[in-house]
Amino acid sequence: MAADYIGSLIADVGSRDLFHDLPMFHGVAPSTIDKLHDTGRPHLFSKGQIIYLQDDPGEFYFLVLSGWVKIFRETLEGDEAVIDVFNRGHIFGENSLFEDGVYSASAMSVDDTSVMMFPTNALRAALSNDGTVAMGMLNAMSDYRRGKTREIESLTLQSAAQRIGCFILRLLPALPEGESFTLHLPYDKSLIAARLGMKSETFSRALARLKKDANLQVRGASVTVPSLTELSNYCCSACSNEFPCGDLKYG
Amino acid sequence: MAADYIGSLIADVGSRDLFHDLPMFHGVAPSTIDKLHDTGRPHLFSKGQIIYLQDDPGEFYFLVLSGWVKIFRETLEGDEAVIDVFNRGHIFGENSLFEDGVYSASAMSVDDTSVMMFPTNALRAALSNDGTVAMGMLNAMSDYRRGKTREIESLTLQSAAQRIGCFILRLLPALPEGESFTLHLPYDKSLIAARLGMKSETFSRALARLKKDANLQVRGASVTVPSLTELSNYCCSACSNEFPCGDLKYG
DNA sequence: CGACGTATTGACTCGGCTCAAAACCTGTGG
DNA sequence: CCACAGGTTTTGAGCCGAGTCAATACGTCG
Repeated sequence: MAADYIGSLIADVGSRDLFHDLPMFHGVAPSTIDKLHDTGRPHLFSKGQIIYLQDDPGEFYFLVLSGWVKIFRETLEGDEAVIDVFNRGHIFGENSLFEDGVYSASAMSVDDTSVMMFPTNALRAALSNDGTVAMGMLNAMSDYRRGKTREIESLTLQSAAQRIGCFILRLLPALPEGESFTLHLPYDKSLIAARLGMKSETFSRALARLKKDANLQVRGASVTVPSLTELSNYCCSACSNEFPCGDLKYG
Repeated sequence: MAADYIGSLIADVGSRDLFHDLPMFHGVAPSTIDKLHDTGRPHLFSKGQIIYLQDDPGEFYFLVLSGWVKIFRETLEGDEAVIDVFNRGHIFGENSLFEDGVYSASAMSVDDTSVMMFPTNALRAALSNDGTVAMGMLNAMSDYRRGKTREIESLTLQSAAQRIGCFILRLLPALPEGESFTLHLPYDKSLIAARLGMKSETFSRALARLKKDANLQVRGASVTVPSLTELSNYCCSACSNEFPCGDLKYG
């Protein structure tokens, strides 16, 4: 199909490098990584397409090259919980390997998105042949696990405004003290809201509160943080991580 | 010390069997497991003792033989988030292996508790020598990860009463339809409340609501579920797992 | 310019938290 | 056996944060 053709032209730009840089391949021989990369093929998803559904057999895992993908779960009543939001350089779907071979959540592109898709089987084989792959995956999964633990904590302990503050803090680069910084929110506010476990109305109001209480400046999707200290004071008092908590980024 | 002596007498009852049955050792050669088990020694913690603190170097991991241990994180303001509560047959602390060698949360005995403690180093060595160990840990961590994902979902999507209902459902054995069942809450209500991310007052009121809305009978710590269907209808509508969701127990 | 999707605002409700007091256990010592 | 002390759980009253529903504003793309 046309999308696939275009995909093959533009999608795999830098794919190999991204693949090599994946945390889960840290410590794995480049030749092994290359072989795995060769099992992949590019694919395009247009905005709003379902990539896979919860409980589908996990035949592929995906590397995002451009665009955004949300990982979510849906209840009988139609509410959804957004588990992750991934962009360029992140993989998803690989954990179906361990979950009885099915995806434990659904994936949808929230923007026109190009990915590389890899058969899970090849990864499964590499996993049993090469101990470094297993170690890499263990480390990666452990990081992920720690991130989720932190999220549970913030859901129970932090207010909506504080969660947004943390989200913003993690988007910031390392900064010299006293420096102000302007950033662009990475995706729709309504999606950020869902990612942080709140409604968009609440997000909107909580952001307004951050303006007052932590001196944030907001215009549209661009946010200026005049004082990093002030923001982290506001957020991190209700968190068990001392400030530069950004070792694991929110997706 | 006396505690250690008593520990050596009574604590390691069945320890070897429990150790062999750990999910993370599924698929590992019995001889390997035995060798790892031999690195351990018993230890007693009295109620309320700190076993380790967040950010301590992760020198040991622990197998619970009796009693209860809570894993938690604390904020600057003194609030705490309870991450896990473990009893006989569960291990904890092993993931410090992957988290820069430090514990990512604190552990405290919430009852007089006997454990076996094992040096992390031995496990680290086994991990790099034996691929099946790595695979076992991957599977175990993946299960854990899935459980945490579900918890995030319930924190955002379910009411307090529904979360309690799910907690109870997971304590139930597989039951023939229409059977009623009485169980004993495994630990203090206030701890269950914390584990589920709510205050004990809220827990108390939410349990009262479950009595009305799902026909639960509660007397002290014993809970009778007359109709499993009724309870799961009440809880699972706000959850993306269809009912027998208990494949991963709440700790 | 108009139209559509996204974001904000307003008014209201409700669930869960806070603080404080009462009730309930459980174990201890008289 | 009773009284009492300590902890845990429950109940009550009031508050506040977040959700709901509906209306309005904003942005951007045709």
